[in-house]
Amino acid sequence: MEELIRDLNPPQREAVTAGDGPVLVVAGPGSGKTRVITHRIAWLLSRGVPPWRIIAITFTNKAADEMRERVLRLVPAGTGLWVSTFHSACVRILRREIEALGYKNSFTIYDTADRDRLLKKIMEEEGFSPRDVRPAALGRRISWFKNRALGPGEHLGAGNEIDVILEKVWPVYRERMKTANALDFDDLLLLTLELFHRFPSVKEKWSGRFLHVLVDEFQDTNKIQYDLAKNLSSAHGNIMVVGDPDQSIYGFRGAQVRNILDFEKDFPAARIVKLEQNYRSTEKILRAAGTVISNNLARKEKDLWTEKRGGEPLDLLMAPTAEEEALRVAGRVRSWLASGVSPGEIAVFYRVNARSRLLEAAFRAEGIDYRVVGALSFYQRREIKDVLAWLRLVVNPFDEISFSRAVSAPPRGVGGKSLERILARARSLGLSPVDVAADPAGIPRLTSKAKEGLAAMAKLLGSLRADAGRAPALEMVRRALEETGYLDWIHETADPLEARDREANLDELLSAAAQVDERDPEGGLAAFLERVSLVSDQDGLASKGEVVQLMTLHTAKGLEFDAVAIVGLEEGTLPHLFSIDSEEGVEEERRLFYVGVTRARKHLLLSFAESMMSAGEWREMERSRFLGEIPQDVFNSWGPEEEDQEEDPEEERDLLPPAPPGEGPGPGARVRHGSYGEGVIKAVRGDKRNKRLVVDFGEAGTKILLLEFSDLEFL
DNA sequence: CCGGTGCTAACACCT
DNA sequence: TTAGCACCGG
Repeated sequence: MEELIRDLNPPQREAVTAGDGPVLVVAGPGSGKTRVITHRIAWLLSRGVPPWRIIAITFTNKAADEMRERVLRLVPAGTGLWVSTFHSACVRILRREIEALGYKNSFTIYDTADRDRLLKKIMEEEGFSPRDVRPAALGRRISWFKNRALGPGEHLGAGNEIDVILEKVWPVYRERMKTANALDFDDLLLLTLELFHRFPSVKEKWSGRFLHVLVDEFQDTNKIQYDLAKNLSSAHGNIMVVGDPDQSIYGFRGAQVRNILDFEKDFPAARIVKLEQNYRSTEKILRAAGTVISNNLARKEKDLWTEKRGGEPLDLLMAPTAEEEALRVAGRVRSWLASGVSPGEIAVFYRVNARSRLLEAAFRAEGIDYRVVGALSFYQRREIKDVLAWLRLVVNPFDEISFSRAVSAPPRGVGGKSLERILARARSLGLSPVDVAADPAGIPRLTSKAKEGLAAMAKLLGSLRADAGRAPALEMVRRALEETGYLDWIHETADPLEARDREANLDELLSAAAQVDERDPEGGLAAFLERVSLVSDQDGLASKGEVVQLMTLHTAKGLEFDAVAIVGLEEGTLPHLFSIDSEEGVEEERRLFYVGVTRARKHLLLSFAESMMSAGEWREMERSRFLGEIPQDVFNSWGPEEEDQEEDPEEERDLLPPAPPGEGPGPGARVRHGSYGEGVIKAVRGDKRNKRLVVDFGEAGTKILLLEFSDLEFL
């Protein structure tokens, strides 16, 4: 027991060895908060608390896995611990309890894309055009309300077009989700909470089971999650929450820093421990972070300090365009590598996913191996979603969205119209779409090909279902691939290159299944689908060795690297345009920047571009206000001021299209294009770098070309 | 009904 | 640049 606390500083030790009752740990970046949680769990175990009576909530599955490992290293007898995200914990509870709420425990988890597909269908049925309001916008709005514990009818939809549509669509969405025996991400939390509220005995059962509740990243919990944590600890009040108000970056998901204040109110007896010594970053990095964050008015003062004096100066980089910025950053990464920083210890952060494309191109050009963490996930790919649809149907034949997908992957002569008739019939008979497909005779106006196809589909699903309980996940995925004819279909339709690409992805899916089998031999298909539904951006697939990592600032939360580059420090990017007009919004952006900066141990590079291409237009950018908030003496040079004057006119001229003589190529001028041949300019639109030419190329048609990239020869 | 083609609009952050 | 959609021919 002694060695558990030997290497801890006094406040860490206080938190780890705290007695029963509520504890709030306010932990600055790099102050050893993960250490505190793992040692706390180990401490509890060593004092005889059975592992299955401890639940620790983390932000991602990856963090959960790591935490479990670290605890087991300290106390090997820790099997049975619950370490998971809120979402995973809720799924585990719901699998056992959800029947009380009228769902079947074989429920499917819908991701955002599934949700939006269903919403689109409902909108069409209700006579709304998915063009006026995008289904995804509705979906986000529903999620927005749910994350704030508001239901249909409870929202204040005065005049807002989305909310008017929502009024009609949301109730139907609820019904349909229930019919499909499906839950969206928000439902996982909400229904668990509903369960606790409506069935006190269930709540007592679970809160009685867990003697200790620990919540990491508490500053990013929303009201629902806070209520869940409170409910889970209601029997004994042994709850420890760990967080840092300055790192709260999920306001858009309903996260409220207020939870930290409420915690002190809800638990007046709470012990409060502050961790202020930073073990991660150099003094320069820490000072930059500290002065930036001190510009937030809505915060509690906190003094982070470190014993690491000095450190390397921060690096500031300015580039005329975002492309150029990416290239220069890649170049800087190359010199980090050359100076001995290992690739896995280097990361590049950006505010918006779109920025990763430029970086990827630059890294490829530089020949540096990299990995994009998160972003358009593997599981969003078409072939993956198709196969998963089959597998989800095996477990839950009521899942309409998966049925709609599987029925035409591969196609079997059933299109939109027939599909609607099948689903309608299923709903009216209270059967699953798969049941209806098994007996296609009852469905009007089907071709014989469609009937055969449907019967075969139902038969195959039945046979897969018979094995689903006992076969390993790997075998189920392989059977789905082969017996549905999916693999063959890919090779018949797609061009060979694309087919190979897709098959490679499917191979990865097979390895993912094998991995689940290995971790959880009893779990089978159900465990696989669950894991797949709840992967987070940080989780990724099997990590591809030691390479440079690219990710958003949000994904960077909780990670640390020797060398960090943060790109896109422009007004409108960071802080983002959508946040710029409210003080609250800007403060959250500032925290996001703070999170990014504090990920770095030794080297920090900050960069921005003076212009970028977005939505097909060049936009001039200004450097982010946050840069101006950093004390100048932490930089190796505060160059941009002078550079602005010397370099700018030069660079600007290089980038602008050559000034045309006189009024330049105007309407009527003849031009030649590499592939379209000769043509005549019909009109000129836009100005400066956004100047576009409308050119009639005769047989090749009329094209609109951005002058800068048009490569035209003027005749 | 299926699948390819060409047009249009848009483009946070995440479980 | 791309994703998603309407449209059209087989």
